[in-house]
Amino acid sequence: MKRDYTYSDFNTLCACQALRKSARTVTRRYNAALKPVGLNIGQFTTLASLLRPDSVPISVLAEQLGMDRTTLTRDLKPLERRGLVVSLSDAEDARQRNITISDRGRELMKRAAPLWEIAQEKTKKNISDEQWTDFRAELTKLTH
Amino acid sequence: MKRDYTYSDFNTLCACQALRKSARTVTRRYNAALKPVGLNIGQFTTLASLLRPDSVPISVLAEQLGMDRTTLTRDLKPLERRGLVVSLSDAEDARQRNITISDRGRELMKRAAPLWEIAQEKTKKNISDEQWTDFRAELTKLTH
DNA sequence: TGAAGAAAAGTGCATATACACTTAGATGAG
DNA sequence: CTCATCTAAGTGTATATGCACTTTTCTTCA
Repeated sequence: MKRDYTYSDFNTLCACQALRKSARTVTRRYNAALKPVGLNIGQFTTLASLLRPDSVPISVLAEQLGMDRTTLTRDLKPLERRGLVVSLSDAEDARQRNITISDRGRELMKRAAPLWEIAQEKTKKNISDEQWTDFRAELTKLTH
Repeated sequence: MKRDYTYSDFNTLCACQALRKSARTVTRRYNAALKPVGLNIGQFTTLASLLRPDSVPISVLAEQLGMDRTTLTRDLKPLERRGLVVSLSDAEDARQRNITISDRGRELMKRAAPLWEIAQEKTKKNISDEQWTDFRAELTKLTH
């Protein structure tokens, strides 16, 4: 490599690029941590959001996860294939598909949780609870 | 919809999920803004980082953009196809591929910049410069 | 100088992301 | 009751993401 390519940084300027870059970096860390259970952080998050008493329609889940409904539909495929979630048509409205985490999914989450915790601690170790709260507030402002 | 599905929020707890969710939301906004020029924010960012005097090897560019090299290799494909960037083997090291933005790419960026600015302003409108600086600092801490 | 090792980049594979459009089912106005 | 409309979800298409592995080229050292 012949010279130093450091270039005046659009990374710092563009809010979107800053967020995306950080998200990618942090995602790699969580994915690596979760590797032993064969989950990535997206799948872990989806399963985590299903740890609730009732089943949830796809649209509602997508809304809560802040992703496009059609993305979630496809993200559910690998989880269904592995029997970690179950989807059933709603008895009263045949258009609606309700998603539930399976027993197998719950079991896997028990093994996954401590792995997640390691990545989470590594991520938040340089930041105080107060800073984290502030950070979350700014994040909300940026997305609204 | 039969009840209120608000569920105690892993979204708030998991740093990775918080980042990813925000990144997705903000990405959709920038993508919508850039639609008239047929770029998405990832492509816009790549082109922006090429607005420099010299060409750049793929690895260096990937490092600067904070993405996997193999991801960048593939992200360059649509840009090359449209003639917005050019890649040439390095004269001194045949392994190396140097990327340059084309004149056409520069032209397109001139049209894209004001569109980017709209999304950027919308994103940062609720946040002060000082808050943004703080936010950037926290972001760095989270990724390190 | 020739072979071992390093380094740059590409490929195979699996998954993620979302817009535009389609399909199937529910619902409400006349 | 029926048809127009709405709504929940799936599909087509294109791009993004990155790990594991491969290929090509360069470098180093014995």
